[in-house]
Amino acid sequence: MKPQAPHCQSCQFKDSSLFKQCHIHELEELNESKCFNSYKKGQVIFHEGNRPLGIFCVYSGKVKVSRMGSDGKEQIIRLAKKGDTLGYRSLIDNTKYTASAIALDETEVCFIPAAEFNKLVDENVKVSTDLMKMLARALGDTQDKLIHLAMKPVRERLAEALLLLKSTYQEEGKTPFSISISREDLSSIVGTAKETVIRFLSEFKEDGIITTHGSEITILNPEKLVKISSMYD
Amino acid sequence: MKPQAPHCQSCQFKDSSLFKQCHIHELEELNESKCFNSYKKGQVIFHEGNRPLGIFCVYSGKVKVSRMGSDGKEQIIRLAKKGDTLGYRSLIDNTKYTASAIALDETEVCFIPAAEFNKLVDENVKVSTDLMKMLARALGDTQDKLIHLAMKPVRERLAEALLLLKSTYQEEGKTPFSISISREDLSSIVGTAKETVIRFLSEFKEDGIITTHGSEITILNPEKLVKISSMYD
DNA sequence: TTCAAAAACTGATAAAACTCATATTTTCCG
DNA sequence: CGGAAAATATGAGTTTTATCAGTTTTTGAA
Repeated sequence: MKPQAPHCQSCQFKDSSLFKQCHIHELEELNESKCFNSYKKGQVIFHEGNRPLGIFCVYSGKVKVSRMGSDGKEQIIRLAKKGDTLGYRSLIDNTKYTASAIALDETEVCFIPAAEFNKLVDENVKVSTDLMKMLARALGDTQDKLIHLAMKPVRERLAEALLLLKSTYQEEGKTPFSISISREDLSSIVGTAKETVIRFLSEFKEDGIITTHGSEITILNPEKLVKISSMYD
Repeated sequence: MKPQAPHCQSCQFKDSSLFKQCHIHELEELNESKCFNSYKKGQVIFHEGNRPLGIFCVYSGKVKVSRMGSDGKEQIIRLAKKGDTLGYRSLIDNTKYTASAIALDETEVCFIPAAEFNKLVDENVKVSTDLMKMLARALGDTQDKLIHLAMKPVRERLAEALLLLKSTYQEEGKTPFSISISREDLSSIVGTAKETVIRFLSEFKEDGIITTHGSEITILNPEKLVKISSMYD
C-alpha cells in the first residue's frame, strides 16, 4: 500500500533539494547508497545525543526538530517539510545530535550515509557551495528566532508561528490554510506554556482570524496575523 | 602611537584564524587586498541593513554583534574577540546585514573585500571546508542560545553570560577574570532588563561569587556560576 | 456506538520579570 | 579638582506569563 521510494534520478525533489546540482551519475550513486524509511506520527528519526551516521532527506510528511529540557519542556528549533534536508549540521560539525527529529505526520525519509555525503560534498563544489548557503540561511533563521523570542511577547510570537506553519506547509492553492497541530507542539514552537497558547488562540478566534475544530487550526485572515506579529518591528 | 597592522604572513592569527590553511602566496594576496582600521569604543564596524562588501577579521579588542528592536531594546547575538571573523554569514547568504557590529573597546579590524574572499573560498577547498565548519558551529551555538533563552530563568542565563564573557575574553593566566561591561550590554546578552541584571548581580555579590567596582565585574567563583547556570540541565 | 483516554479549554492564583521612580555612585570633561 | 552627566543601584507597583486544578470536548479503539 505504501508507495516505494522512487530512484533519486526521478525523485520529485531532484531539482530543488540540496542535490539539485548533482550530475546524473552522482544521483545514481546516491540512489545506490540511500536507504528509504517510513515513520509514523511521533516516531523518532534521530535522537538528541546520538552520533550522526549520515543525513536525512524528507520525501513526504512533516518533521519537528526539537530539544528537551530536563524538566520535560520541549523547544522546537525547526520545522521540516518534504524536500528538506535534516541532520547535516551535526554531521558537518562532527558532534552528537543536539536535537531530535520527530515525525509530526506519517513521514517518509531517505537516509544518506556519511561516507557518501562527504564524498559528494568533496567532489562537487556546487553541492558544497549550496550546503554552505543552506547553513548560512539556517543560521540567519535561527538568529531571527532568537531575537523574536527575546523581544516579542507571546501573542506576537504565536501569530508568527502560525504564519510559519502556513508558509512551510501550505500546499499550492489550498486556501484557506489548515493544519492539525497539538497545542503542546505549538507552544514548543512559540516557547511558552500550552495554556497560554490556548488563551491567545481563543482571542484570535473571537477576532475571526482563525477557526478550530479539535486540533485543526484554519487561518482565515493571515493579513491580521502579519499585523499582529510585526507590531513592534 | 597606534601599532600598524602586520602583514598577513606574520599576523599572530595566521595559524588560528579562518585563513590558517592558506598558502603563503594566498596570504600575500590577502595582505595586498586587506584594509586595516581602528575603531573606538562604541563605533560601528558594520550596520544592520547595509550590504556586506567583504568580511572582517578582528585583530585586537572586543566586538558585540547585535540587533536593535524598534523599541530601542538591543539583543546581543554574539561576542567576538581578536582572531575572530565577522560578517561572513550575510556575505555567504547574499543578504543585507541583519545585525550590527560595534566595538566594545578600542578595536582593530582588517577588512577583506568580497571579491578576494570569494576567490579564496573558491580556490582553496580547505578554507571553504573550515568556513563550513565555522558556520555549523555558529549555528549550533545560536541554537543553544535559543534553547536557553526559552527554557532558563534570568538568574541562570546571567550566570551563563558571565561564564561566556570569561571563556571568550579571559587572557592566559589572568586570574581572577575581570571585565568592564555595562549592565545595559550585559542585559542585552542575557535578554532581559538592566534592572533585573543588576538585582541578580547584587545577589551574586552577596554570595561572594563576584565583586564589582563600577562597571568592572570580577568573577571570584566561576564554579558556583557553573552550578547556577546548569541548575536545570 | 460507546466509552475511556487524551487533548482542548477555562478559571484562579502565583511567580517571574518589567517598568517607573528615585537615590547613590562613578566617570570623565573642563 | 569640581561638578555635571552617566551609570549603577534599590524599591514599589504592575504586567505578563506560568502553574495548578478542574471541566468539557475530541478522538480512537473495542
